[in-house]
Amino acid sequence: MAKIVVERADVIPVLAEVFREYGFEGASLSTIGERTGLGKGSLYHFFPGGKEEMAAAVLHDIDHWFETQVYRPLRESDDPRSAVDGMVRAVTDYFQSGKRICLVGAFALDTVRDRFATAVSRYFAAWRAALASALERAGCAPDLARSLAEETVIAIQGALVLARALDDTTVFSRSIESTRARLAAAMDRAPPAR
Amino acid sequence: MAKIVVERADVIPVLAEVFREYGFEGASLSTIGERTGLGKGSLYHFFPGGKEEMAAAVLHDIDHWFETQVYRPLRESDDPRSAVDGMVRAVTDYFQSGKRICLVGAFALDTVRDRFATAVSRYFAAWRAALASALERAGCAPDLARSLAEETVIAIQGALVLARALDDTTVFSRSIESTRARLAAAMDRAPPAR
DNA sequence: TACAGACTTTACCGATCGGTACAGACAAAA
DNA sequence: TTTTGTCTGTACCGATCGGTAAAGTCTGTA
Repeated sequence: MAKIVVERADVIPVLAEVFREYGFEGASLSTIGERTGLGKGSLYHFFPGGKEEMAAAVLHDIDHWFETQVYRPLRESDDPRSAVDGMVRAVTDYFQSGKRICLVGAFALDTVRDRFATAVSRYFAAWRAALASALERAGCAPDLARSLAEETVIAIQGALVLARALDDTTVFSRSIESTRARLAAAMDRAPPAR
Repeated sequence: MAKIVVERADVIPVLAEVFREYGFEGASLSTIGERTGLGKGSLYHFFPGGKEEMAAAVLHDIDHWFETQVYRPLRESDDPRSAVDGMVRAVTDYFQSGKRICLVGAFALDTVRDRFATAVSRYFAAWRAALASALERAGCAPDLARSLAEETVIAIQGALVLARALDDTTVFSRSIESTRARLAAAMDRAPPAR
């Protein structure tokens, strides 16, 4: 096994940024080559399936990040209230208060949704389910927990769209804060014990 | 003046659908040609500026539709409460309960946002302002009206993303209904007279 | 009937697309 | 030193991209 200077894993975050900037179709192999510093030979060595495999790897990477940093804490934390707070912090940080796009959301509105339908669907379904789980464990009724979770994910995605459309990060900040307050209030209203 | 069988105006809705389906970059001239039934020559006769002019025309058309069907009633109706209801109905119908994408929102998440920045920004800013105006005339305090309006636009855009990601129109229906209820409740709570 | 202008058809352009093939560079193992 | 397998640079492929040019068709007007 040769010592590898640039690993496949190192390339994925760069690919993610390129896809975020240009979209799937818009991210040409030459652009990808420039940004990663890798020629076509190397790229096809790491990703024999071409762009499709690159995008799949990026989606898997994103899914993994959210799973460990957001979903799992929401589902398993002993303190669901602080897990919700943690989600708000993680998401604000991840999306850089709206400067950064949600690649999965962008894919959902694009033609490529069909090609990556399961990954896209899985991402949002897992998010919604994990948040609902935390809210329920914090004392919310199951129905309320479900609808609050769905509306929260909707608000985050919508805020990303609007923040970018208006080129105004304060839109995202306001939205995430009012969402946070709304979740906190719902948990305050809920029976304290589990 | 020659009798025109196919007018420029007839082409624009078709262009809108093509852009919605394939995105700006993804909508090739050959696809556009097939769907409109027009050859390149005709397309460039109607839109000398090429794809860019086509997209601009589509955006202008969308803007005009929302201006007359949504924004103006919200701003000028004598009965702001029913104007808000009208908006909910118009939007649900326009987006076909989430089956149809918001082209402007999709553009906002795409590279083309830079090219059509003013049109994209204008669309959302006008929507937010018109809704805030209606809410304020319905008795809401200016600050509340503004934040409610912003959160409503965010919810609609987010619901479109999520509905398409999960391929589930009930997501949109639930979201628009809870948004409608929220707006109605806020106006109920407000002082009745203007 | 003849002309004019609106519209279409067709051929073509250079550029770039995603992808392939393959020879060579390089380092670890023998 | 030789071998082996990983990684890379480069040349190349056919297809398609957006866009241009110009000849040809149609139609209303005079």
